[in-house]
Amino acid sequence: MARTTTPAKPGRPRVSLDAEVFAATLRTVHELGYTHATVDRIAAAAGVAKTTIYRRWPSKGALITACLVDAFGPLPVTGTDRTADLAAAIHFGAAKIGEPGIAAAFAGVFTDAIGDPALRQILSTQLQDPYRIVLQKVLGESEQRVLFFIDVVIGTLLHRMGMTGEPMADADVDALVAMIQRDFSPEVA
Amino acid sequence: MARTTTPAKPGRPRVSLDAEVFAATLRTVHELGYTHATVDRIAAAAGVAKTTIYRRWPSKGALITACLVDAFGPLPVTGTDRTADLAAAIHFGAAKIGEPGIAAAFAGVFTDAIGDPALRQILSTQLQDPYRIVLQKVLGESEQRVLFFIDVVIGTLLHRMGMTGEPMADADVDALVAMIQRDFSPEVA
DNA sequence: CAGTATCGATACCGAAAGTAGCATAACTAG
DNA sequence: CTAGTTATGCTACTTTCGGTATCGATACTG
Repeated sequence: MARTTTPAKPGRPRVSLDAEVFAATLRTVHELGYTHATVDRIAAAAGVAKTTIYRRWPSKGALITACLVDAFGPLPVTGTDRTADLAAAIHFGAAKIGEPGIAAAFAGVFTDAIGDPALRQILSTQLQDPYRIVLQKVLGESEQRVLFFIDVVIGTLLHRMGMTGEPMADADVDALVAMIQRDFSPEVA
Repeated sequence: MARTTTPAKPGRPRVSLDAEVFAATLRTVHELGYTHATVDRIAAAAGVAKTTIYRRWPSKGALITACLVDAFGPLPVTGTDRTADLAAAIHFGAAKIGEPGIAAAFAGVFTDAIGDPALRQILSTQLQDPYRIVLQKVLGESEQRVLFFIDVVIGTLLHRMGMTGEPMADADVDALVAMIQRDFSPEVA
């Protein structure tokens, strides 16, 4: 009965350090970029030992991915208004990618994933799939169509961030919403 | 008169190694990914010394960018048929990003650029600007609008490649073309 | 108190970006 | 043919970073 709350295992308990470590990760990546945000620096910023980081996450890429999953959080959709949910999902993505460190972390783990199938698997299942599933349900679209939607929204926002170093301006986000609204509306023909 | 062909300077001439080095770069990046494609390996694959690489390009990122500029080449547009040119530009991007090594190289230099303003400058001016200028002329659109177009096309294609490790399927490229054709057509209202 | 598992700290390994130095090859000018 | 100049190949080196091993200290259970 109490199994879920108190397994009562021996040894020193492993307290949650996710909040400190994730905050330190985003702060460090934001200041130094993905390449120069070393695990040493992240650990120091979080006030923990580097070895503690590696006891909890198997690699730098896995740490960053977990950090992204935590930072994005649940999609704010209602399920009642398809048009509003479509816009909400895009604005949600734009806001998150505009937060300090998120885009740099995303692009970095992305690059590592191209040469590392295991990391790509983590990225795809842990970060993309939850949103894909929710969006398929809320938008009533096929898996292929939702994956296309995610490619367009996230890809566009990341490309802008990478090329300019700044988040996409509101006017362009609105243009993105308008374009996708047209494309994902039921055909009138 | 002959200044352009024969400056007749003393010393050992610097023959062009671009072809060999660029080919070796794409081959190596394709096989090992951006991170594991070391300059040592690229130099070995090209049959030159690593120091020769660094005498011609200031950093790994600059080498990759130059390689991308060379690989993409000129945009195949006619300037006479706006709709056809729009589709041609997208298919051109999709084909290039699908070529072995291109996507990995692109994503890698992208990541480095986020934490390196100098590299971002190189990427923006040497790779993006030429296409932006041609597209502004051919499509008759504003700079802002063309930059948005590039963000959507390249961002979408790169995101798909990064998430799946495979180029975007033709059906999805066609969907991308259709969506953008609608968005960039003159309003009927 | 005994047993167990975590933490911090230090040291360490291997790989990779980038640099320095030098002998040598290739070319020009006399 | 010789002297001067520049590029190349090669080796060695420095620095940085991802990741691992080890060990004493700490925090919990029974």
